[in-house]
Amino acid sequence: MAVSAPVRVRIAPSPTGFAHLGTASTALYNLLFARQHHGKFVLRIDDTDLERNRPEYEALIYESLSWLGLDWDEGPNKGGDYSPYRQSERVDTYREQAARLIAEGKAYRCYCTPEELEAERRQAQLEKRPYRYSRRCLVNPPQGRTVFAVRFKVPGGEVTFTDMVRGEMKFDADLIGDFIIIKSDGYPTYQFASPVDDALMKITHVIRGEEHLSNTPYQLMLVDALGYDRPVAYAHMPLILARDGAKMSKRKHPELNLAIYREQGYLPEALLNYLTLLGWNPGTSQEIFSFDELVHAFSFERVQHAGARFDWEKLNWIDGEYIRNLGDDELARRLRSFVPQLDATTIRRAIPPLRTRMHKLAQAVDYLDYLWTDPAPPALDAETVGRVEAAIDALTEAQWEPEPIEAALERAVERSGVGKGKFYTPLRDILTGKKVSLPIHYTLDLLPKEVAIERLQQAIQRAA
RNA sequence: GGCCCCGUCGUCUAGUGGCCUAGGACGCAGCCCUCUCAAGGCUGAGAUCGCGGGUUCGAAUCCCGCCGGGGCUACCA
Repeated sequence: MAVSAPVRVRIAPSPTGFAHLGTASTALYNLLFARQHHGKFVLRIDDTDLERNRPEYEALIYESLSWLGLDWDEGPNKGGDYSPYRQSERVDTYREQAARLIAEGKAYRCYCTPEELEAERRQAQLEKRPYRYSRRCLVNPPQGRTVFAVRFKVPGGEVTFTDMVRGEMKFDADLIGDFIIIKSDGYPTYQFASPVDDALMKITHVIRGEEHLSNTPYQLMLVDALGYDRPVAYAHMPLILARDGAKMSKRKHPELNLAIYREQGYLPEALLNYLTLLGWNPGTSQEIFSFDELVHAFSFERVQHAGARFDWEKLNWIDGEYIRNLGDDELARRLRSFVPQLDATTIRRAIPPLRTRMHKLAQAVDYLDYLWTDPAPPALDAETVGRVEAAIDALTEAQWEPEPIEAALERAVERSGVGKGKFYTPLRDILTGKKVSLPIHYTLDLLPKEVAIERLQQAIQRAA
């Protein structure tokens, strides 16, 4: 029996903007597959676009993936047997490979200017014929020019490959024109660098977004021309669409930016859970999965073929489920950075009533900010003043814990002759300045006793 | 324009010829619980399976055409 090569997968994000959702999603599927097969997950930085690359964007990629717990085994900042992992540091390799192709007559220098190419394209459009590069520089290159790009001489024919989600794929390469593999600035195009690195880094399975499906024949022809082994298989994952079904854009769709999930207090494991469900389903009714469960359950056969729309509501529900399932200490720990004004004990005491009321951690602020800001005292009528006084009396005697506070308040409510609603609403208003709060006894308990009573008394004085 | 992928409740989806009077989840509505808001429990509305033709005793499921959406077609990745 043939021993198959160890599984090696990779993601290759470009540091040309904030880290985005698609990168997280692709990384997740790659990691799942790698763990499933006890393989390696490689992070390669695709920084061949000199114009748009920024080191800070690269840092953002590391940060976001780390936050999500999508850890890579090899990468620019981690090293590995196939270093370097930054394409900008591998340009010599690409140039050598391109030179080899030229020497073998499989690629050629192209001296056409962008304007000339644009003219060719327009002409083709005018004649309503599909555009393919004219091969002018192959047949009859212009003389006396020095600036050139390198074009791959597309052999044409039929290109077939296996896609783990879509099955056997077939493309007609006669429709593909000679494309550029080395830009005139000496840097490789994505179409070239990607398959070269995949081959050199011994990547066995290429798992990426569906936008790359049509790119696959380009890259396969290159792999063949270079004499490398093809990857065992590809998997093209459905795209994550915006709510309106369109492709997400940076301007219109904040959910594209991974940073906002951290800022708003979504749990990374919940986001991953949601992302997995977006385009895949286990075939059972299970919806909440630990990462290990995902590793066991995931399969490309059950991946959806159509793009899926991003839905905040479902994410919120899943995140709420995760929050509700967190232990007290763990929730308190994660809450800390969202309510830096509060000490650990207060946060800990707020957990029981707070837990079921959040679908993301940042919402803790809405419930707790009355603890560090004094609300404006509301206007009270005479009747209400009487009830607030009764509340103060009851509270002064009470032991400062939620249960005794509740009991004392309930006795006062009974004596007042009105319902809890009528009795508690003004208290809530005075204490928090809001219509919505944690249950009144918790609202009181979280405040130091003197402060709580002080706020109530001041409200009465203000009314007098 | 050409090539490729896709099309089931608002959304994510189950479904591979009869078990489908199309199931689940989120969301939505109502009720219960209840000091507010959640959480939780119960109930409900919601898809003639993009459209039109076939094939078949029988189609969401197979075939053809059309329409719609998306991707690629860059010296972006």
